[in-house]
Amino acid sequence: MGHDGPMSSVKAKPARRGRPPRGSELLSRQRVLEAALALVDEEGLDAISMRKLALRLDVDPMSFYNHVDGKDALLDGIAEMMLSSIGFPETVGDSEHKGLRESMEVMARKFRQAMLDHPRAAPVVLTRQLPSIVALAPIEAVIGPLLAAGYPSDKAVHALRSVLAFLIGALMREVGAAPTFSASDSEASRQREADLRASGLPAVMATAAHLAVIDHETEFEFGLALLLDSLDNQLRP
Amino acid sequence: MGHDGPMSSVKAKPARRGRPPRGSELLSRQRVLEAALALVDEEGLDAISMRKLALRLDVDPMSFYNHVDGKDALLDGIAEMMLSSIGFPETVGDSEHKGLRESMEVMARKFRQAMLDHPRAAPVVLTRQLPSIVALAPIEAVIGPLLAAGYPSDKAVHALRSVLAFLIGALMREVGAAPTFSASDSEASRQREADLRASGLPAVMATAAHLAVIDHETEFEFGLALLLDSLDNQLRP
DNA sequence: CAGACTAAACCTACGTTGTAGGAATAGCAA
DNA sequence: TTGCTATTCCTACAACGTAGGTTTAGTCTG
Repeated sequence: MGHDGPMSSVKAKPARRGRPPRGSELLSRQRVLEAALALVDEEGLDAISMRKLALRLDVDPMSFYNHVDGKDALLDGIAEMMLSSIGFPETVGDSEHKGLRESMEVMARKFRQAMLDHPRAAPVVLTRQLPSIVALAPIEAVIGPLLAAGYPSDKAVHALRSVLAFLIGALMREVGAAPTFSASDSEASRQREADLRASGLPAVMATAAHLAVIDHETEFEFGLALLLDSLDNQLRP
Repeated sequence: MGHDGPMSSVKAKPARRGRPPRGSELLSRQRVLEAALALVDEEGLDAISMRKLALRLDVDPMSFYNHVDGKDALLDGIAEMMLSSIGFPETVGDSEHKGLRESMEVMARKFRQAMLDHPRAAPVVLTRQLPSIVALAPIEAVIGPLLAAGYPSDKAVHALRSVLAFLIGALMREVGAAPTFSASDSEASRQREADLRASGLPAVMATAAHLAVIDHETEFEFGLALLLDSLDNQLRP
């Protein structure tokens, strides 16, 4: 096998160049997106850069412009990936077995779980306006049950958007929150409670003990229940 | 006087240097933040940079590190500014005259209006986790009425956070949406409706006409009403 | 009123970033 | 063979945030 290898012991670039051999498949849209998501998971959204991604894949930074249109498109791709990982019910029939409430709860929880699987990447999904076809799956999964439950088209769309707004906001808060804030870190939350009590605002002081702690899961379920209660009630007025 | 000026006719830097004369007040935290907000309003969040801001203020990029801690702190400052521009009721007494519902509506609409006044800067407020004292004003404005209406502390905090989540999500969607999408642009929405009808998803197709258009104001009021209806109902079960 | 100190401006320079524009190399089509 | 195309790497650039230093004017202290 020639004489090229042995002395480059430390870090020399292999100087690989030109079209890769047959089935090597060094890069591909899939591989690039997966690596990017992994990088975001590990280092956070701010830390991601084309160059770091290149380093991780042992590839030139410019190489994945063959597979992705640029940094923004790469983020779009990540969002698409995460959304399509949710796995909504494909057949319409599914939603007829469960009631409106259960269908909505299932979809909301699946959505939440998908975001929590990649908390640092979640803002990409939650922030972006996605007109892509992928984004239609969750829409169908929500509107279907609403129509089946008897909602007229216009109200169903309003309801969809209200639930969507809640999901986006709740998850933005959850994934953005300092992990220390979430639970049981008694030192931090004790400090926070003290700050609240010193605020001088009466209602804040009265509820300081609860404001100082967040259990995201029960908050999520509480808000979701509020919305679903109203939706149920609207059906028989 | 002197001989420094006349030939630098085009773009020569004035080479102003050293501490500025007495009341010049070239820069100040206020001025910097206001200019930054104006810049964001005009060019968008992505386009903003310390250097462009410096250019606009005719100042060296490094100069406002005397007034602001860095780019991130500058964005924090913008968020703080926008929040404090809302003007929540200061006296507790106010909230006793109105009912729970009206108090919440007033606060929600004020919040929304503040975001719509600077749509391109709004994400800064909506995204950031703000432990600052400024952020307590809106919290007080919501929790006060809840307690007054008879909510126990824990439920009041849950309710607060549900409403907050909805506000954040709804406004993220609104300010992020393409302006063309919003209303009356019949060409774009007709195209969009056609796309939806071609999606193959039954519920999406059935509601395509409504999905193709958004009236953000009525969506906002609809979702808010859903939440408030539930909150009202919880008081007498 | 002199000397030291501080505040607020500017200047220089560094490392990083996204990506435009090519050059090289390997497979495929004619 | 002679091209053509796809995929990689290389070079280079303009723009970014900001660390570190310099300059000057006002302010404080003796």
